Amino acid sequence: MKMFAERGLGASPTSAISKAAGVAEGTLFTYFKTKDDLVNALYREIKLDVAAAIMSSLPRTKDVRSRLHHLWDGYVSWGAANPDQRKVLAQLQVSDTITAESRASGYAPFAEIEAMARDAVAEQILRDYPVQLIAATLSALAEMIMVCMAQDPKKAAHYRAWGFEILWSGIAAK
Amino acid sequence: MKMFAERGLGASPTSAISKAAGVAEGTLFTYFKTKDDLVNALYREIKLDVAAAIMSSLPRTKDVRSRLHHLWDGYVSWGAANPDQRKVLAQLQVSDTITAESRASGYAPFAEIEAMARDAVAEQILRDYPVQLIAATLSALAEMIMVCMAQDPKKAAHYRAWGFEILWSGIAAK
DNA sequence: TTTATGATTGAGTACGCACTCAGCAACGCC
DNA sequence: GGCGTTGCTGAGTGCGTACTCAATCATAAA
Repeated sequence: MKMFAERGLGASPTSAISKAAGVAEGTLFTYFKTKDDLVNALYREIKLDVAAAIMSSLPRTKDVRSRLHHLWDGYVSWGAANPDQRKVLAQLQVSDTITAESRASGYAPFAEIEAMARDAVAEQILRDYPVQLIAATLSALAEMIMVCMAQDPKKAAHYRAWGFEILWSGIAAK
Repeated sequence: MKMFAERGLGASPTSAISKAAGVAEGTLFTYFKTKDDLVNALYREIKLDVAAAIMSSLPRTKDVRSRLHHLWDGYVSWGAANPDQRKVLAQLQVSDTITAESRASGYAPFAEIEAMARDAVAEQILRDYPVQLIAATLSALAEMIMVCMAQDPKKAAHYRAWGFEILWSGIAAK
């Protein structure tokens, strides 16, 4: 992960990865059949990490705004606290080495969010948009804010708050 | 560009590019010193194309919302009309083969937007956020909407309108 | 027609990569 | 101490890549 974060996915040969991991190149291939396999495993692990950071302490009984705020802060703070993982995840999201299965299994822990959004739309708390649009807005804005925070860490807390304002006023009803 | 759009940047050897272009591989290297050089040239060309599509007919005398709406529609419609260029641009934005100079020169035509945003903030038409945040919100939402449109072309017009609603209510003052 | 100039060609070259596999070390069991 | 099992090793292999360059061709001036 460190390798991918600082040198990029395409510029990380297996020789460098194994050296950084302190094992021989062959060892790497006893645990992962191919390099793509390793990349997919890393993707799933990071996704699970995000899910754990966000979904575990979700205040399921509070109102929509509070829950969304919790999601937002959880996700964005995770990104600020784990810059390497964030960078790598951003690369992997757009990479075509990630299989459809990996994407599906990486998405699974977040299905609950979609259900939440559906309910909120039905209750006219969120605007009547397709839930995918709402979800996509959330993640697009979150990723944007995370790079802002990484570029100017002093204002990190401001960016986090501003980002949520933009999100909420962008998708809340009325 | 077609090559990069359909096979990806990393999976497009110069042999395939030159063949698709109908010239010998050597010819390619008489016009571009390296492959990176070609990629950077393509990046600048696409950026200029976007700028031409958006900035040329900007209604500079109308109010902020109208101008922003024009920018939004111009950018997003360009993406829908030029899916290959859009895909390639999305890849190049995150690629590390693009030099700092290329990025700077690609950004130049859009400097006017930043000035517009600054004025609008001063007039309290847009919220008091850093202009970079406003600009980043615009492009993050636009790119998000463009992939929505590409996935479900029938609803393209809806997505374009929804996207602007989200943007405007997200950054407009009050 | 001859000749000079410059563009085009594509087989060739050097290199970096993912992946392999014959050997080696460590460990427990008799 | 012998012996089987298991995990680790890293030089080696084959392939795909970016890039080169001597030869060829197209054009137009003399």
